[in-house]
Amino acid sequence: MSYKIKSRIWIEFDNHVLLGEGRVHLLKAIEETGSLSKAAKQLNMSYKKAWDLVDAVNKSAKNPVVITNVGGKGGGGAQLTAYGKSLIDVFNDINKNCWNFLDKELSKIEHL
Amino acid sequence: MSYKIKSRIWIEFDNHVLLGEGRVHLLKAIEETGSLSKAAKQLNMSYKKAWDLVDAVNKSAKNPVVITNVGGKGGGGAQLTAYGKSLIDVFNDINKNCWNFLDKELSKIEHL
DNA sequence: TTGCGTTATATTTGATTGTATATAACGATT
DNA sequence: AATCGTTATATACAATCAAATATAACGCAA
Repeated sequence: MSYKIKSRIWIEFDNHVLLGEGRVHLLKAIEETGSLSKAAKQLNMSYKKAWDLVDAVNKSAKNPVVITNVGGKGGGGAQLTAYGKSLIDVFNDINKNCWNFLDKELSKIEHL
Repeated sequence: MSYKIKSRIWIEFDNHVLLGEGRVHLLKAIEETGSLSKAAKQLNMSYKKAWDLVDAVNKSAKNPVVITNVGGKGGGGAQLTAYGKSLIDVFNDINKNCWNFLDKELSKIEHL
């Protein structure tokens, strides 16, 4: 009845954490705002934390995920690569499927 | 190729965390040793932390999971209830199935 | 060359968490 | 009553992590 199963998944590449839920949220906010600092504000996250996360993602990824531009018109900005966009799509897809799978498994507990 | 998907699952009851991987490990060690302090040593965990975890499990569970005896022959001890044993069995089963499921999903990433 | 808003980086402060230590309470056994 | 090994509980210290602050670097535009 009031049993629930919850889960967290993450993707690693070459034994380094590449994507988790928090990083995906940040990437999505970057895609929407076109700016790292605006994305951080939207998620109530310090700029430093956001920058560290993006740095970790780019360093552990096979291909670039976020491209940043410093200076210039508007001061700069950040945007996702095509590789980055497909990564978060696949992540969200798998995550959703995992939830559905676990919901089915839940019946094994409910009558305990 | 060197992509991996990892996961953590946990079970909640009445919106309180009931079981996660760490708690299951502890319960298993209690089952083996018959003692909370010995289980804590086996897992290189402080006794306080182990006690807090067991307390949280019992408080959030529908039925008792661990029964502790203080004083008496041998100073006391701790043991799992039948409910507790079936809980960890179901948890391990679901966790294993989840890993298998995610391994299949992994193919969606490998060619990115 | 000055101003602007952004990314990039270091440092410090504060909060949270984990660990170690100490001690009390317990009850069967002797 | 004294002993024993355990559970139960509180407290103080250490360590780790998060957050805030400050400042530098950048490149386009006016």
